[in-house]
Amino acid sequence: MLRYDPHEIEPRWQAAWDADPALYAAEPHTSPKPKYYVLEMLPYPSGKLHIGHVRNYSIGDALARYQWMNGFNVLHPMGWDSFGLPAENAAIKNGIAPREWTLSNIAEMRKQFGRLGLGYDWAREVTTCLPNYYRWNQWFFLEMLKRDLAYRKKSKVNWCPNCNTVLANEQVIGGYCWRHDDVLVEQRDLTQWFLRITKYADELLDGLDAMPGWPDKVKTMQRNWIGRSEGAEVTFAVDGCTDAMTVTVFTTRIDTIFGASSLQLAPDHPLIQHWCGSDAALSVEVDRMLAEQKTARDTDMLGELPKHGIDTGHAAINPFNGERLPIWVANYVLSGYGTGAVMSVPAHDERDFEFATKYGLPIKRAVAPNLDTDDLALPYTGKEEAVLIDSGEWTGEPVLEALEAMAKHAEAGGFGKRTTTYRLKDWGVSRQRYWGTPIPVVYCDTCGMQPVPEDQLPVLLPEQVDLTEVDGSPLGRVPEFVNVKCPACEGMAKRETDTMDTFVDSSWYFYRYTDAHNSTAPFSREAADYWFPIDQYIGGVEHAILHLIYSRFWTRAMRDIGVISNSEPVTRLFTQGMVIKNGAKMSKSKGNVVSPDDMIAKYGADATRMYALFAAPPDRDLEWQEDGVAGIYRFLARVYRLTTKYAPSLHGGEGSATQQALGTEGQALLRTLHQTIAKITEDFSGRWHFNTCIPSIMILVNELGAREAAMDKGLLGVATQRELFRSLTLLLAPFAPFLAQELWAELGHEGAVFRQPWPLSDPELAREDTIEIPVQVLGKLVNVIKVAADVDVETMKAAAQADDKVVARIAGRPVVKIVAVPGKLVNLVVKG
RNA sequence: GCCCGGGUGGUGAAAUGGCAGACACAGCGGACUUAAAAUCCGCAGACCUUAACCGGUCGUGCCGGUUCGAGUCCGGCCCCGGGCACCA
Repeated sequence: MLRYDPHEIEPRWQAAWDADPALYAAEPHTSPKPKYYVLEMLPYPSGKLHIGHVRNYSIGDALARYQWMNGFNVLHPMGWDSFGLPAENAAIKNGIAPREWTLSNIAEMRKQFGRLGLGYDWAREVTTCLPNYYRWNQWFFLEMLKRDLAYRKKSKVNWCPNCNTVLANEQVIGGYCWRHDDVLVEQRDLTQWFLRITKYADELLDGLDAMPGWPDKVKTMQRNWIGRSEGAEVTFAVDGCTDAMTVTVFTTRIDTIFGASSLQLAPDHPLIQHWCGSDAALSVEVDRMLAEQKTARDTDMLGELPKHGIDTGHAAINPFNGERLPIWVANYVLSGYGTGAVMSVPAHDERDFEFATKYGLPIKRAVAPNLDTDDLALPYTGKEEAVLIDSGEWTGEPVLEALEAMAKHAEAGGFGKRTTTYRLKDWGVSRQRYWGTPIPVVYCDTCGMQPVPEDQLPVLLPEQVDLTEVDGSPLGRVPEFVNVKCPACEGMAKRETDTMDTFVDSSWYFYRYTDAHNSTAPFSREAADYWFPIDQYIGGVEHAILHLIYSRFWTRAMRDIGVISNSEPVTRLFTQGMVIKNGAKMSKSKGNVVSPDDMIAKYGADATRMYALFAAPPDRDLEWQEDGVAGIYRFLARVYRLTTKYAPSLHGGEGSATQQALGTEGQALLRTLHQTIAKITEDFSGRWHFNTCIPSIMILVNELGAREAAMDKGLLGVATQRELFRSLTLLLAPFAPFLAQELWAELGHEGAVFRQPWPLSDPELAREDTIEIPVQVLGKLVNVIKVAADVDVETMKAAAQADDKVVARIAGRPVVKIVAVPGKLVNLVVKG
């Protein structure tokens, strides 16, 4: 008898599949089949696959194979997010050029992908660090520049001292660098390139409402990140000021302006800084406050800072009633949000109330639930049911109407307007690093900033760059790169030496898969329109507000540039859970890292993949237990032993199982088979609970094993047995592709198993004749009785009441009610 | 503080208002074997009762509610994980 040996089976089929590039190839966009685009997030080519990758790709590969079997034209590509810092660090450490390091890692990882039996269309492979890809980053950048979606400005930016480069806001996690969770991010004033993602803030936010295929968690995170807040700006004149000095505040509650008792400005507000210039005492205190804010920000304690402030001695005039309001500096006002200045309304804002109480500032009511409320607990922040009080001509007006009317009034009077502010800021994309896409502009002393003409793309990254120095962009030290002719005047000019954030690469890579070899455009519109949007995208939740918001922005920008038709890139998003070990996230320092290579070496790729799907629902964290992988290995070995035992006698013949008289053994097995088919089919279309549909295959195999003696005696008949093993093999194909392929061949079939039609469940064969239903008395289980599957309610009730144990439990008490659910249960309600 | 998940045997988990613990891991017992491995068969929530069978009680983080019936629905808490947070 043959022994299951994945180390013989798997490399053999891997070699056969590698030799046939057409096997997993998507058909062109002219195919008559319905399309299905399934995609897993592309990896950074670190050189080694992580077990989390294995989980991610096992889910996607199972889905791709299932859809192939269902007759779809499947696009299932893979690529490499291959620019970025680790390549530079490796170069500094080991003296290998980033390009060599990256490309050899890619070669290594491609082998691992092959060993895992993942079915990708490698003809469409995308490698973001190669010129044929990044030239289109440059092309898009120039298109954005033309449309004012890319711009350059000097501003405060996040600086990671370890990466030696600027970071986008999305790459700062709680004050720390996303790559170094123990390195605090600094603020620096630098001139940088930005992409105008804020132009799409409303679209990106409102679009989420029309995305039922995305997890609520991700949508909520994006909503929070965009942070839209609708309100108004109101401009206050500074009292006694000759040069028409003003302060503009942002408020979401302009209706409470009659209750304002001061203005509070951030310590780094320009007006405060201006006054500091001539007021040494103020300057000292403001500097102290700034230092305090910085420390608090660095330790992520900004929210816990006790509120305090400084009276500047200046005052502003409330444009609604002419009142004189003192101007303070407050440590709870942030310069980065709104206008960096607020009107303080202690009666109707928690923070203002706390502040006013501390400094004895007046607390004036302007809003109440109704006009004659006397003892209102303050601060009162109600809105929906409230009306204005003590507010001049607005008194009595409902808050919701006043919000609009008062903003209009301010606008008409020229001292305010309705505005919306966002937490989202424009995306800073300049990086002071070597291993990224060169930003395609030059600076000329006479002509200023000039875009590189399109026919000169790509601006190639030079090789042989000294990466060891730490200050400034490495490209700045390559004279032959920096010094160029100005495209406008042909005079001497200098190239931009910063490179692009690597998140630019991943913002549109999935479009390139549709037309990966196009040398005249990023991709053809026909191909992109055919394949997009992506039907199913699978990846980790850690990209919820990085990649997943950038790529939604990029898609909209591409739509406006005119290269695609869709506004959203992804119809359904699935975020799989982490793989953990001993209850903790895997890390080298904890020494709990599971190596996919080790798992494959011990149990084979099929067992490793199948365990990743079996051990937990895919959206939850998965505790990796090696004994569990061994269990899956034993299961596959049992399938292999049983199937190969009978396979030689099952070759040929197409007789269907239903055409011959079935014994009870055969009938029972076919029933389980068709129930299993139904279960797996249903799970693929909805819940993706592979952790329950793989057990349904195990149950089928356990039943087959239990009837081995009957099969040995030939009691099942060849046709029935053929259908059983044939279908079992097909059901395994999405989960254990190597074994399924091997058994497919053993059963005497030609071709790729995952190109066979997915089996159909026959409801007649799946139907049970008799079922067991629980009988309860007062909701407590008393017995389980056997009845015909199609039994009617009256018969069920009668059978339940006739049962000995039930009679004993009732003990003569009157039955007042019988609840009978057909096919489910009987519950007898008795009195006393 | 606010918004999402989650809390069920020794472990991973299952159960979309209807038999709590499918399936698997680990464990225990048995068969096979000189022996071990592998394989196969069986037992397996806790407690009480019994020589054993039989039988019974309790049990899904806690407290209450709705229902003939609640792990599941509702209200109020506790704990764990994640996200956001002086956002005006």
